[in-house]
Amino acid sequence: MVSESRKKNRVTLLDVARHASVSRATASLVIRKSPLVSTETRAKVEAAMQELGYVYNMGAARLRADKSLTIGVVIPNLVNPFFTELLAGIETVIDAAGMVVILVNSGDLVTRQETLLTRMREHGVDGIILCPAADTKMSLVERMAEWDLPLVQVLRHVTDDCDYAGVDYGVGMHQAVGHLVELGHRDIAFAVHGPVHSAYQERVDGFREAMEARGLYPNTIIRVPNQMAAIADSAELFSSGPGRSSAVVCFNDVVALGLSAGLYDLGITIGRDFSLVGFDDVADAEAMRPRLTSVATFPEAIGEGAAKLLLDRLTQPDLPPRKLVKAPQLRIRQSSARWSGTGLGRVQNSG
Amino acid sequence: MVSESRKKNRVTLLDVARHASVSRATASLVIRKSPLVSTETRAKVEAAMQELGYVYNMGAARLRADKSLTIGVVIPNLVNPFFTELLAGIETVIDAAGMVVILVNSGDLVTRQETLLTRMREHGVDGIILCPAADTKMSLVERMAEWDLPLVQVLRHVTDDCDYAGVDYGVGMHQAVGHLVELGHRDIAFAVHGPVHSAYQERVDGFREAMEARGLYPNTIIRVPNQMAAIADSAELFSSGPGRSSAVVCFNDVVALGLSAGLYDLGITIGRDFSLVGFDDVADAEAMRPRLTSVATFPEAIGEGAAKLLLDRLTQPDLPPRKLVKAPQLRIRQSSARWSGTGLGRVQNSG
DNA sequence: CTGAAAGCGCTTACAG
DNA sequence: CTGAAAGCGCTTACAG
Repeated sequence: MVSESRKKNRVTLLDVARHASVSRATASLVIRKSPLVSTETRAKVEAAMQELGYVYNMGAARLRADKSLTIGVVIPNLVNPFFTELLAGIETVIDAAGMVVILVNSGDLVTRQETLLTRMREHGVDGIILCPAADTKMSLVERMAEWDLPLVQVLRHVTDDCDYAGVDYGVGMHQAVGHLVELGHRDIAFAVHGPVHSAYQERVDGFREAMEARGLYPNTIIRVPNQMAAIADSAELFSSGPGRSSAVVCFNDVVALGLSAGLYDLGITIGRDFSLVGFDDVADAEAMRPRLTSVATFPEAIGEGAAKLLLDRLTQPDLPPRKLVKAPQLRIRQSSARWSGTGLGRVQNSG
Repeated sequence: MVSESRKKNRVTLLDVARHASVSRATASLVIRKSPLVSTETRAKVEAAMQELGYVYNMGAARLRADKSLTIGVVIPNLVNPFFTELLAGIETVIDAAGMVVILVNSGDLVTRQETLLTRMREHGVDGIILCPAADTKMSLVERMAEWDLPLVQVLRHVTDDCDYAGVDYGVGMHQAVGHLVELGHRDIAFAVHGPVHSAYQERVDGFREAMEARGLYPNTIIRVPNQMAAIADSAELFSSGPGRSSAVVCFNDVVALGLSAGLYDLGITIGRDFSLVGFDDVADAEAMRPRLTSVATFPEAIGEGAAKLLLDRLTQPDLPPRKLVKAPQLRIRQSSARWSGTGLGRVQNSG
């Protein structure tokens, strides 16, 4: 058995202490870099650790000290590049703090989320960064508070009584709509998809408000499928019919990519016949042709912010709940163009 | 202090045992679902756990039993969608086994990788899935063996004396080159980028062999930058000059996306004037226009395979080293077309 | 099937 | 600055 052999030749702090002719307590102080130890003693102990091949046993330390240098990250979806960048930001900050992240994927399912949160608790994480699955109840967060488990919500929120790092979607929608209106568009649609949660609601509300503020009809909100290929197939919803639009704001860049492909298949030239504005500004926005105009939401920075909120709360549990709501920034590229005033000249492309 | 309050009202197994009027050992058996406990006793204990709000302390169990139900995953890069899909596969299998993954990002730096591996060891992970950073020495893996830390290499390998889950890049290159040759291409370039490691080498060797096997010149291997925008700018390397190619095989889909954009900017129509074959077949391949012909490498399946190898090794440490080398599959779409025999008709697009 | 005891490897007061 | 002792919450033999 691996565990047996590993246990057999495990060298403990006591071994190190004996080898250095000091007490175990002293050796422990050396490890934790306490200033109470003389340079000489420290050197002796460190030499002993080296010679014996000592490995710090964080599990034992955790049991005694009740901290694990471990934080849990619960994300609803791993394959969306947006979440990946978020994760990268979290990982950077947590890692720099000498801690480690346990990552789990809720699949946007509250029941799975429940299981996973319990699991993290049993694993003794010091805190949790949660992007709540759709339909997460406020009570979930309250329960975590009862558990004394520090929590920060990221990207989505279900309560104000808990730290939150996210995006000001309303501002982003104003930027997107404002840009298109300046270009002369008036019939602007909003292409949405995915589960409904606070970020979804805020984008929809933001779009409506932005349209109303400009005296435009705010209800051309159209749901598209979730899979890339299916989104492409739904492009016709925007380019035909009576209330045809000349521009569409997309829920995120995944939708924008899909619609871009679909409009191409319909023979519609984006950035000339039709305007498209994405949301999030993931790496692909710059790589598309025509390049995608998109509202940058800086997921990596948000991840960093969330991690910092959590680190702060770990040291100062009694801080009032804080919000870090980042203002997005419009990146104007090629997919949005001045309203041509003409109809959509359509030529069927090889779909 | 959070930890104090958490400690204060922590209910332990002993509390549960008392409340259920059994011994601590019996309560422990119930938790671990031992069949040695009568249904009646089990129900009594479970009721007690429920009433008291007992939370299993995995840290304590780990200390005693020397297993942590935790595995470490070391990845060189989080933002490449390829690695994200790999991670998703790993997470699925590990999660289904009731375990949890600790994720770290080496940034493809051996020194950081070293630090992180030590950290995971201190955290007491049961095993590690490692995609070795470029320039990782074989000795690293040997050292892990001395640590008695079960390891599986994924995607890249530095030794045969250790489990490995990856891709048969050679076969993939034969598929890509073969496909282009069938379409009549003879001047085929290979666009590479990124750090050099086993997977890099295997792709390069695979390309060379595939070309040589068909009597073609195998050395048009061109390095492009790593950033998407810079890749696009380098497209001219392939489309001009004396040894001009009519088709290019890409190191991965990131390169393919970049070149696709760059060729567009040069006014070259892919799938007509020029053929492009990607590698990996990430989600974007299907979303591009023209759709990208690509060699699918199934990163999610590889992640699952790697996790299963590790799980097996945990239970059977004495198994000989195993290899899981998955055959890729060519997905023919629109970016590859019959050789036109004409030059590249070029019209400058709005770059 | 159950109970009493020892121990996993560390940290934490508490004396000195 | 150092040492001896207790304890974190569990699991593991070992008797019964």
